[in-house]
Amino acid sequence: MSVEAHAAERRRAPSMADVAELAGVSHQTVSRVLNDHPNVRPETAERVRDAISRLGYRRNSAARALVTRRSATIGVLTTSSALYGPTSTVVALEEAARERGYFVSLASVHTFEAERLLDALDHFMVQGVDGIVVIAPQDDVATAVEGVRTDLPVVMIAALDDDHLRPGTVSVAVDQRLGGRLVTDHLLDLGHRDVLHLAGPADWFDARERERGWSEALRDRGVEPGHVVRCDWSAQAGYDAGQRIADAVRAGDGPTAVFAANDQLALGVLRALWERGVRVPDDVSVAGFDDIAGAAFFVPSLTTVSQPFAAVGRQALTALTEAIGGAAVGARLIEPTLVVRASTAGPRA
Amino acid sequence: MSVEAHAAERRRAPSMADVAELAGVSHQTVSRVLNDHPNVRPETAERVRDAISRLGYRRNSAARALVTRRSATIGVLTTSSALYGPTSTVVALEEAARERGYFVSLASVHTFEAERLLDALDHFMVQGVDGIVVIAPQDDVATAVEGVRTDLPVVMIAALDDDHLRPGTVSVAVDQRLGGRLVTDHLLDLGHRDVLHLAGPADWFDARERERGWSEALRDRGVEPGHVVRCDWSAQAGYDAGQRIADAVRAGDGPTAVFAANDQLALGVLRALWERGVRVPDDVSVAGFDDIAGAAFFVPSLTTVSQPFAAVGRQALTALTEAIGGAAVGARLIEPTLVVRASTAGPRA
DNA sequence: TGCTGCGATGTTAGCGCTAACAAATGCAGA
DNA sequence: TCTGCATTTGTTAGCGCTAACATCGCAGCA
Repeated sequence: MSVEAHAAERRRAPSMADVAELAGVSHQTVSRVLNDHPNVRPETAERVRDAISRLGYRRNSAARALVTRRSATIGVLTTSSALYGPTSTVVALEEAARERGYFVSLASVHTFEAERLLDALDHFMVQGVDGIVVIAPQDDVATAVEGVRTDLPVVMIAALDDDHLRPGTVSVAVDQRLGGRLVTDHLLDLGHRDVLHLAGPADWFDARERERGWSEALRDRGVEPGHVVRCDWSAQAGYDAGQRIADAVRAGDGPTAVFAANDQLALGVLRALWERGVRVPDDVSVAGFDDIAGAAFFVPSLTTVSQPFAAVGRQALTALTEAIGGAAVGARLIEPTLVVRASTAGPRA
Repeated sequence: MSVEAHAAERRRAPSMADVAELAGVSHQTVSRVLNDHPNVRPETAERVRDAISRLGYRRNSAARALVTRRSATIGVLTTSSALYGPTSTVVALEEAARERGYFVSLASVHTFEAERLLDALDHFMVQGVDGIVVIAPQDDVATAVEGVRTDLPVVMIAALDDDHLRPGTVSVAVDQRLGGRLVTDHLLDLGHRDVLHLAGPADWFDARERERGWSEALRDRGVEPGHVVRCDWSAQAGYDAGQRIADAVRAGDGPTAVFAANDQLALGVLRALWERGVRVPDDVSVAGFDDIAGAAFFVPSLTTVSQPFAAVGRQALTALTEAIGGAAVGARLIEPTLVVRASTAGPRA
């Protein structure tokens, strides 16, 4: 054997046949040991396992995928922003997936144009993923995903509202509406009646659900919700709205409490109020949503809603594996919790 | 053909042979078209492409990986926290990878025990990734990764210092030391001489480099750096340190400026100073590092350092593809930029 | 003793693709 | 006309694995 051939031989990862030879069995027996087939004599299995560790053998997953038609990989589609929710969800999904022996393939999209989305999904299909989890916070994502003809099981992480909850769609989400209610009930309990809502973008499920939670909670107490201030998710938008709120409060006709649809908005509001000398929570209460890192150290520390992302990840994976297995699954909602801090208090007498 | 067989036939994804049959060529010609081989008659290629789109054919990547021994997948190993830097890096990597036709497989670890890390790397090896990018902010990660015997190319995203910059290690990072210098020079330019540094954990590369940038900048101006206050990355730690700083400042022997190793720490400091009535930047200047979302809306808005994550992602992918191709590559450093806001000003006369 | 049944193991085929080689075709130049 | 060579296309052989079937040995029983 030439030196090159020998080097090539050494470089080559050991195959099942190599293991079989060393263990003195057939490659099929090695396969059986690896797949926990029942009918293998314990001492044979032992010999095989020994050979495996001696050779440092690793099963070739491409070959396995080729013949089993399953890749043990799930695709996770997310937004390319560093937004708190999606990011935390990705991490949670990865953990849940690995626990169950799945690999996670990631794809992200900047913009939610249908085309980019299709690219990403196509990417997954080419890769041969067994299922897809879409972190789909917006209408057009959900619509585009629903519109893609695919035999693959898809789980959407989205607080789908009735319009989008078509049969066949599997969704997992934090109960954003409940979160909105928790905040609003908290403010109502404190005695507020004029609770302004800074809503997120209207095409985001979470934004709509939080808003709905807010309005339902108010109506349940006989308070007619006012109009909402529509924002994007940025602190800048919160700041802009906060300036107007500050002016109104100082003019004596502002709300006594503000429920911002996320913590960034709340941060902007706090900043604007501070700039104009409106005190929180003395003059106006402010609450947020997400409980991002640092929210406890805002000035004042922020009352907000904490979301159980780990649970979302696990539930999504459960739903997906069930779907892969062919079982029918419906929507799952997971409850968030209210975190009361110093930015909310009773209205001035 | 039975109904079942027919159904099975229909469910079965079209293969290269199906395309070949429809186009009236051999499967090899289809392969050639797909792989852009030069010697295919344009009209033949046209016919093949037509058949491909008619059938909705997608190449089976498991079969391809099996025969080419390349999976077109890279593994990205990261921490499971929602820390700003790692998160942003993952997204940037994914984009850079997709641009180049790579899939990204994600694995995350909670703790940096060598064992967990090996699990994750093993996960990648079993999957047959072509290369690995490790977001390795800590010594033990880097050490553990270096210790793993693998033929796979590995790129570390870490500001490796001399101890870890062994030959063979490919690293890509934001120049954290430069970032530290930028902040410190900025404070020195404003007239500060007593700049306290709240350092990150000592086993984090970024923390050490930021600290070194700080001390070097001071020494370059003939100022002997004082001791640093060692913290973790949390706002809580910044708050704790901030209380002591506030007391010192009020007692008249505090620093005139504080350089916090990240924005969370800075947030905690701002909060503590505010609580104790120490004004920023009037009584003391505060600067952070990261430029996280909302930093511009802290009270006061935070002077900090912004990191070019997209560039990191691209550079890392370039380094990795070069390494996969067998080319030697060294360390690459990318320059961050200073963002001056309202939390820094000249010291009181 | 010979047969049956079953657990343990081996043998064979083929998943869908690419690499290597083989064959056919076309065209220039002698 | 034929040779020689480049271009285009086809054929064959695996990649490493699992599923399906084949085989073997041995206990249990008539």
